[in-house]
Amino acid sequence: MTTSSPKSKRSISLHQRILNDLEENILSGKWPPGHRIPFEYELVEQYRCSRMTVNKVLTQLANMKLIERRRRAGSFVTKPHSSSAVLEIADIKAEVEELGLPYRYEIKTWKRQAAGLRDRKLLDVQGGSPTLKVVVCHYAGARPFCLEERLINLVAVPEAAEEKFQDLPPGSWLMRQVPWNSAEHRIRAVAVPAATAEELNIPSGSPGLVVERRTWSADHAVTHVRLTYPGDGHELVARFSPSRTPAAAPGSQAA
Amino acid sequence: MTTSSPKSKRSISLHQRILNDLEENILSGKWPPGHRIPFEYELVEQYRCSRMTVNKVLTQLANMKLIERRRRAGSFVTKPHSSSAVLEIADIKAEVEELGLPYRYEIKTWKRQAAGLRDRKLLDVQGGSPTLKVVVCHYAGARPFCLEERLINLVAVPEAAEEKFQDLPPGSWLMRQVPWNSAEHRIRAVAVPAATAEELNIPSGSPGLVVERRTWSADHAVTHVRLTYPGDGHELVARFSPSRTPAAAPGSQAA
DNA sequence: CAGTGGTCTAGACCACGTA
DNA sequence: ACGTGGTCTAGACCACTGT
Repeated sequence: MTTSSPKSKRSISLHQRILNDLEENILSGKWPPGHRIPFEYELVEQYRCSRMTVNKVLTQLANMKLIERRRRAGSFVTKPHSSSAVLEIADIKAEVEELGLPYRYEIKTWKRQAAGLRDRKLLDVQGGSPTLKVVVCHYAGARPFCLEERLINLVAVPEAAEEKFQDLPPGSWLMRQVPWNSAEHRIRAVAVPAATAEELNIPSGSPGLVVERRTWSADHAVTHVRLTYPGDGHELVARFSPSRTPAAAPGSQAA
Repeated sequence: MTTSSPKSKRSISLHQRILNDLEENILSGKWPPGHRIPFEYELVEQYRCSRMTVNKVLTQLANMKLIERRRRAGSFVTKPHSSSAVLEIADIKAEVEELGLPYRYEIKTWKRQAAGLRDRKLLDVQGGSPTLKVVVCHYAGARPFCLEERLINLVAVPEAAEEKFQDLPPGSWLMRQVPWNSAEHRIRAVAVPAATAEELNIPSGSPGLVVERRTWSADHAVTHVRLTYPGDGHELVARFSPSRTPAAAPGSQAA
């Protein structure tokens, strides 16, 4: 066996090793943006493997947008990525329970109505379309945690017409019911209006964090929801790390 | 020629075709969460290709977390993903100019100082470490758009010690200088404190959107920044769409 | 223990873009 | 026009796991 142990580094695939090596060179800055990384055939020599193997790795790096591949020219480290971050949209119940507080919600309003002018903009439906409007207050212990004002498109989700959301809040219920595939979030700070402030039991006009979310399934709008969190009490957290795309790594215990 | 055109569907690779097919089955709900998708060998038959080809596709789908693969059992459609969204962290200048307003910034404070107690928490550095504190006000036309309070770790970025940020605001300058690879954002609503309110030319105590960002390169903190946007005037937008992971598509002209 | 996925090979042809 | 990446093949062995 001339090959002392080219492939079995034990428990880590050749894939992963090459990927890690290249990733490190890029992220450490050793290979700055614009740098041409070795050609496939060079890596094949270096790692003593077949071209398919390095190709797979380079393809994956290109998918991660860490490199850019150009025929005849080679593969190049891309410029620092357009900043973006992954924002985790937690389930409200989970969010509350993570604080160690008991979770509870209360349906404040439940009303079927034809889509009005305002609804049309929110839901992107024809006027007069049947909708369901629900207002829910979520509590963390005794204190209001978040007020949810939701509009559901009954054309897209006819099953919701009779649903009273007694066992599951509308958000969770919808998530089970409809495999939504697209969403848009808008986040801003507002002075909480009087009506909302009363539900949340905070002074009118105090700052609130508003998250508005529109959700589509296939190509029709499913629901629009406005979540109002009282002032400083709530934080959204988003993380960004181009390095770790832990997706592929099965055995990695994610440093 | 029984096979009318096995590989060249013209301009679209077999990869892509299989990927698209499977993706559609999953996202349309035809294959609901938990459904077992065809075995590799079945797809090999169906598409008349080698196993490597379908394996590549399935591996990619697994990386996208659309399916979960289990030996001996098969591959299964995953449950609707823990909701998350991609938050675009725009460059402030770009953000302002997108509003059609002229952009301008002003350095309000520029101060080198040893890291104090508070700084240690923000930057994750030793006490007494040299830091640079900068306060910048960004304007959209005549109106203040955003107040930036930034702390830079001069150990990580010694070049910043003499930088006066006359040509480039600190954020943009740092992005060019340091290939940061990890960041954490915290977003919340606050009642803007008096000092900040004065700079922003808004009433003290009015609502503001605060984005705090900590940035790391390799394993040391680079900078901490707190961006305060006056009340209702600003929105963060985040989008989520599991379907399109345009990464792989070579011909895509990247919207 | 049988069958699935995980990985890898050593070739091959083609398309494209840069030199 | 040449050399790079893009794609694909027809095998192979192994590890894991569910029946």
